[in-house]
Amino acid sequence: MNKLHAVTSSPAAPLFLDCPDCGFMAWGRRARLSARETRMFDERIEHGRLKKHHEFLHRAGAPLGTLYIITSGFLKTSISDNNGHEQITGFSMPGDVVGMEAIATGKYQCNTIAMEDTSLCGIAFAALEQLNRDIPALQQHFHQTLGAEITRDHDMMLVLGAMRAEERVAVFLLNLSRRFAACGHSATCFHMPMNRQEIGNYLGLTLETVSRAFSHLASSGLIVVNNKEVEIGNLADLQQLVRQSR
Amino acid sequence: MNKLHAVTSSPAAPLFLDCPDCGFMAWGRRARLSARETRMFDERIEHGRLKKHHEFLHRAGAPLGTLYIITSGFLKTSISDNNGHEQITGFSMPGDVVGMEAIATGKYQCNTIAMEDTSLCGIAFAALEQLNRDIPALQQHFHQTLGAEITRDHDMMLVLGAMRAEERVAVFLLNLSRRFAACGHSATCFHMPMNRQEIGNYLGLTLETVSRAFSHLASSGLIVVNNKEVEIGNLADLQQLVRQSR
DNA sequence: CGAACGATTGATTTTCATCAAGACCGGTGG
DNA sequence: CCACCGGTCTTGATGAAAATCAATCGTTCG
Repeated sequence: MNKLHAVTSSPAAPLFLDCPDCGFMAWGRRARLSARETRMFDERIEHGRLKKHHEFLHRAGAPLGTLYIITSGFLKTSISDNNGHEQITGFSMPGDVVGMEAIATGKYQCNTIAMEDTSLCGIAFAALEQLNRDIPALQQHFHQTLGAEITRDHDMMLVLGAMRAEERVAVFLLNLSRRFAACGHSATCFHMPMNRQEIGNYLGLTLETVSRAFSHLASSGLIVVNNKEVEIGNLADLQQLVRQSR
Repeated sequence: MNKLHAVTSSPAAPLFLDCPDCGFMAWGRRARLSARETRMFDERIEHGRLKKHHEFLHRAGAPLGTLYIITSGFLKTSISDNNGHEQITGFSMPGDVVGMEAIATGKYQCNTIAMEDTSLCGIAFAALEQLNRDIPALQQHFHQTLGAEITRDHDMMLVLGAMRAEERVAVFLLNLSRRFAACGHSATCFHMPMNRQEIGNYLGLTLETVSRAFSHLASSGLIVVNNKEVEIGNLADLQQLVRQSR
């Protein structure tokens, strides 16, 4: 781990800590395990996987071996239909678990690519299943994580099925904002690692429409945009825009 | 169970069988459990829940108690945004497990309503979690079922984000076709329990656009439609239409 | 039968995609 | 240093797809 992390780690270091900001350790913490269970879980974590910008974490069709959680960096995940059209199904950022869609068949359905240099921690899926059997609290937490993915996808169906362009972009920004805040960054001022093309693909829009939506939100005074840097003037106003439109 | 089932049940009746077409028993079969495990699982199934047309199976916000599987009938599941707009996230038919999106928070995120008289079997989620710990094969099967839901939602994101109206309707028909076939009905000739409004809502279209898409597919000779009755002339042709358009 | 609802079809408007041109930005090399 | 180049972003003009508005036709059900 020769990478500087923006988030500072606790000075009281737990056992087995060779990864100062380990995402899976933090994930395990949230499961409220006992000290012994925590040790069992932490022992199985593989730390320090690194993916450089543009590298694949996995490709569709590859067998599921390890679930990953992001420590730092950004990933995009996409599926492709039979003729090669790609649809981005999600962007992943620090704290997100990656690869759950492979559980159904044991093979990844998606391509997952690093959008910048990204560090990850992993846990073998078979080991996690074993731990889930031995540690009910972990099992529940894992089910919650799976369920959260389903909830997120349903929310996205609402965005794609019922919202117009500007609302979609607003929801996208609010979503990024919430997640940046959750991992210790500013909720109102951040850097988007994806380009307009990728945002448009994700939201079911063209890149031009995304650009226009940004411009219009900016001219309405709701945001300030400069390429990939965004500042949200007022979160409530942006939420209001999504709300009132229907 | 005072309802006639279209699917005929096996004459060799297993133990505990007070539900001739029990969906959960069939689901458990697919997990390839031992005889003893099968018994443990089947014992926990609650048979014979009935919901009449238009009745709620559950509402958003209610606590998750029981996961259900459909024996006969049809359900629709929808979420609503903060101003009351409803988005249908799925239609459920015999063999489908219902309620998985509640696992994340312990509360249902969705409203689920019977689209016709529907019979279900249930299993308490807490009991299923316990069984998953004791029976690895069941745990795997459950994870697969959860993962399949995620895969399905991602596929739907591709439909909503990248396809035009007629393609969406074609995908919808092909999807119904496959699932009807999977539960023993005709793949090419079936009754759709949902109306145009509901199809449109699900596909991110207006009811008029759905109606026009049906009419156009019919005039192209690909299908025959009469209200809710559909006949697909040739599955491959319909698939071709989806494929070539991009 | 008539009212109510769903489906279809047509006319018009809106939204977004497409096509096209120019601006901006960072990097490279003369 | 500055000109040039490739890529991304923005902005404008135009066209296509779907939404909206509206009328009609069938069915079903009191």
